[in-house]
Amino acid sequence: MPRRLTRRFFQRPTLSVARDLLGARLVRIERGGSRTSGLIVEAEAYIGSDDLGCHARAGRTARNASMWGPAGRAYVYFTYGMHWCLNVVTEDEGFPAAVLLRALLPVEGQVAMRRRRGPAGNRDLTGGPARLCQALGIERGFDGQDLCSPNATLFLETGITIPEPDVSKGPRVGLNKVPEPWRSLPWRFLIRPSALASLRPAGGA
DNA sequence: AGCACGATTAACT
DNA sequence: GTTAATCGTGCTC
Repeated sequence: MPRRLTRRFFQRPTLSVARDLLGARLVRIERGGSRTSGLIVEAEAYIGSDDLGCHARAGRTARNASMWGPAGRAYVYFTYGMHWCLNVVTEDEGFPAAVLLRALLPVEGQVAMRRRRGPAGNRDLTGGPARLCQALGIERGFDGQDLCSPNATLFLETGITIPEPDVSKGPRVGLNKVPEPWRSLPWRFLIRPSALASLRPAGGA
């Protein structure tokens, strides 16, 4: 039986949270109660204002304020004039850190995902931080929401356990203008493609 | 008030 | 491989 991930899960070192989120399930419950969900297969850690790849590098602003909040909240930001991306806030309140969810394996609600993704969804439904947000209908209203609240409509559940050999790590994506060492730190976590290929989600579609 | 840019994506050569 | 799309945000004037 799946369990909700608790605030205690998120209030830990961000690298541990990012790694442990692999295989967990992101769930959105819509009005009417239908579920849309997917297993997390890729995530990245952004840790503190010293991390020059992190939005918190320039200090607290209206946009990134959620990163300073308590663990287990959503940090949803808008970028490139059209895309939304979802993070889960980590560590202690007052320290800006979060995990960016970069890709899901669809499990439930694929019809709703396709409807929201449109024609391009046939190529890739939930692979990419903005694609997964579009598929689940996540945008500005979710910023700051508590994902650990009992009545949350967006939350995380236990899914499958990914053994260490099936976890691959590498530099975070899209930080081309970020100086070293932050640009190359291995703070991106993914389920190895070979392991992913054998995953047929047991959770029903 | 104006401006450069972005933790991206889709479409194209 | 390249590049346009598109606009909120944070910074400068």
